[in-house]
Amino acid sequence: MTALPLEDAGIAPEPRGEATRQRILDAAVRLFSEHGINGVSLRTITAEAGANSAAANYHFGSKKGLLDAVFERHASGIAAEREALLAECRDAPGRPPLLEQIIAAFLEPGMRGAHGGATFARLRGRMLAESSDQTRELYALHFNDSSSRFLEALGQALPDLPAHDLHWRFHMLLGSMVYTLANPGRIQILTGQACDPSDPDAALGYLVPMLAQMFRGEPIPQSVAPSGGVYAIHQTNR
Amino acid sequence: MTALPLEDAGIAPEPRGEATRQRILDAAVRLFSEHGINGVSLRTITAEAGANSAAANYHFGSKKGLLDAVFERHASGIAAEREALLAECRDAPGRPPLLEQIIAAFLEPGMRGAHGGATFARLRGRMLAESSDQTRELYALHFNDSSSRFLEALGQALPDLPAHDLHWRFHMLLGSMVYTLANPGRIQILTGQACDPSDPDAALGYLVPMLAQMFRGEPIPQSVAPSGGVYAIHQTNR
DNA sequence: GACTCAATCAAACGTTTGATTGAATATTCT
DNA sequence: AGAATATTCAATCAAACGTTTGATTGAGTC
Repeated sequence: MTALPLEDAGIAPEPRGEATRQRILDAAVRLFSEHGINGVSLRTITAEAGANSAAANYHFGSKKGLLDAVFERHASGIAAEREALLAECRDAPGRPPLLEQIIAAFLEPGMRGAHGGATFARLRGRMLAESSDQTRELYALHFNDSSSRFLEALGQALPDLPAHDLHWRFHMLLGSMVYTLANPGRIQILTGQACDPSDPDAALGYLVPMLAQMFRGEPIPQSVAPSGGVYAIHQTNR
Repeated sequence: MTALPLEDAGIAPEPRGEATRQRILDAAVRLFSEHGINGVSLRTITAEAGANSAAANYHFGSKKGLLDAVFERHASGIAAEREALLAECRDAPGRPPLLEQIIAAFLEPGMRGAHGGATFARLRGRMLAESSDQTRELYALHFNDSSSRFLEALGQALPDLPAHDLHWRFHMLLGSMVYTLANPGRIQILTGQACDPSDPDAALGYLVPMLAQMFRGEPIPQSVAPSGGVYAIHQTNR
């Protein structure tokens, strides 16, 4: 993606209120990600943005509208870049595409610098955990299509894996990603700053190969599932 | 109001106010887990518990105190059962203990019926994502010790795995668990109800063997980590 | 019967919330 | 220039928030 500076024709001379609009969006994504959506008020956001307290309602209609705009602003770019990278995977010379490439194509756009970076990443993690009606709708609207396409691509790369199994492994991929994004802190506490999930490069360097290993693992026998704790020693008095 | 059926049938060891205290705790864990901590008011909780609006403050001092009590109520039991199961793993005849047993000992107490069940599980997931000061403190207070001991046990079961690598895999274990607990819904949307993370037996049946496979994977070469996206075909220009 | 005391209650506290208003100001178009 | 429009502003709204209050209850103690 190259940002070509072409505005000579005067097509989009940028409306006046666009500046404060952007400042509000910037403040909102940062404060939302730090304190949660219910944890921060419009007054705090507009104050942080150096705008009047009515500005948020003027530009976005409501607090819900502000969150919609914040999400739309970055999520669309992430989804688009994901799809582009997946397409490159498919057209790559090496066929079939490496599992690592598919996984990286899914993870990188949301974890590296562009598209809101670590700030928006943490907000996404927070929203997935909060799981209100609005957040679910936003996720479905912006990410369902690309996620489904990746699920399909992973299935083609692993034709011997049953659908159930594939879905659960994708579930673990999502969990690892979200936890990494949402929670810069817990693993450092346990390990004494040993590994740092808030560093996108380090996180991707481990997540991608580990998840690839996990996907390549042999199918899980279905019979393991039933109740009673097969692996647990307790409860089954031998 | 009609006369209450006064059934003073001998043994009634609990104080008078204990009943409403428990009802408030029950309502709190449920509503907190459904709407988030900032998403529900003390008035809603006390109303749901059939108590006066001042009852929560009377019994727990503040909203923060109520969350402390809710967390303490179930978390201590989970941590204790985890430790007990881990001890059983160590004393088991088969040495060294199976990787699956250790992982199951960590996951089961928090996912199966006791200790608040799915309700408290979702609340824990929410709190990990929200990551306020209070939630971090509660997690550290109740879970740091047991988590560290499991990290140690996993390290002994996998002596060839570098510490960094082990920490990252444990990070993925936590992420998969939290995501499973906190998010009953996302994977069903993508897969059309195919797999159901809210069913503890099904979840454990897949999570335990998959995570064991992941832990057994060969160490990740360190050189993969540095910036630039080795697997991605498309370089993100900064 | 007088007293204690944990528990409950209705009511109100002061503050903050998201949202709205109408006048003032800045910018664009004619 | 002036009319039209877009934006900012201080002020205000009703509602909801967490918390506190003073009075009241009812079972136990002396």
